[in-house]
Amino acid sequence: MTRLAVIDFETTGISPGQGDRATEVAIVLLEDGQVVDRFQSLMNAGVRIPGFITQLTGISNAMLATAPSAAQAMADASRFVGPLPMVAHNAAFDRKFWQAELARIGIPAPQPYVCTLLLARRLYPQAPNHKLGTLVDLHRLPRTGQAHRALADAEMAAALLAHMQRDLRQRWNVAAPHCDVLLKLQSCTKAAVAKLLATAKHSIA
DNA sequence: TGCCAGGCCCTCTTTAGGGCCTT
Repeated sequence: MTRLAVIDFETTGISPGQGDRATEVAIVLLEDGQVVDRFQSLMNAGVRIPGFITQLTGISNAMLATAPSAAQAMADASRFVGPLPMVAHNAAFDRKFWQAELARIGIPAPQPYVCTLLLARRLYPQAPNHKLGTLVDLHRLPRTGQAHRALADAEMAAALLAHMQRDLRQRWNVAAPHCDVLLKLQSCTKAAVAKLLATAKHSIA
């Protein structure tokens, strides 16, 4: 079994170090390329949402007024993920909110993070850009729900990851593109990955 | 007072700067 937890946060901004907080979290469990479970929750961290964020995400202060507390939502999310490796598009962003929100309630966040942005830059250098929506459209993957809502974006990231795993098997003959292989690919330089995929189709492990 | 992310990656590079990507 190779289970991964694909996560996406909606937040009040881009930096938890500057006081930004999560407003919604969604997690999709992916097993061998198939979605097997989902978790989604708005969360009330007791902060106001800037107007431009409401315009971007559709999440309003009124919606959060009746939402679970951030502490409750993050505790539930942590239980849902357990020790599974995690995946996100631009993982540095979601990882810092995952760690910051869990640190507030004293829960460790040791999970490794696979980054679909780093992988896409290595596997699809010809893409016009590497935004999540662009990559989903480029590979004709389904858009489910409203963009910039956590569950829709997590589902798209999961679909993108499953597509990349299929491509690694079919185009580059990587027999088992699981977590360890993905982490190795994203930690190599782009040039090293291109050489690896071109010359050593069976040796990535 | 004014400003405030940060890691990755490319290039007119490496004694640096700027675009990308996430909200």
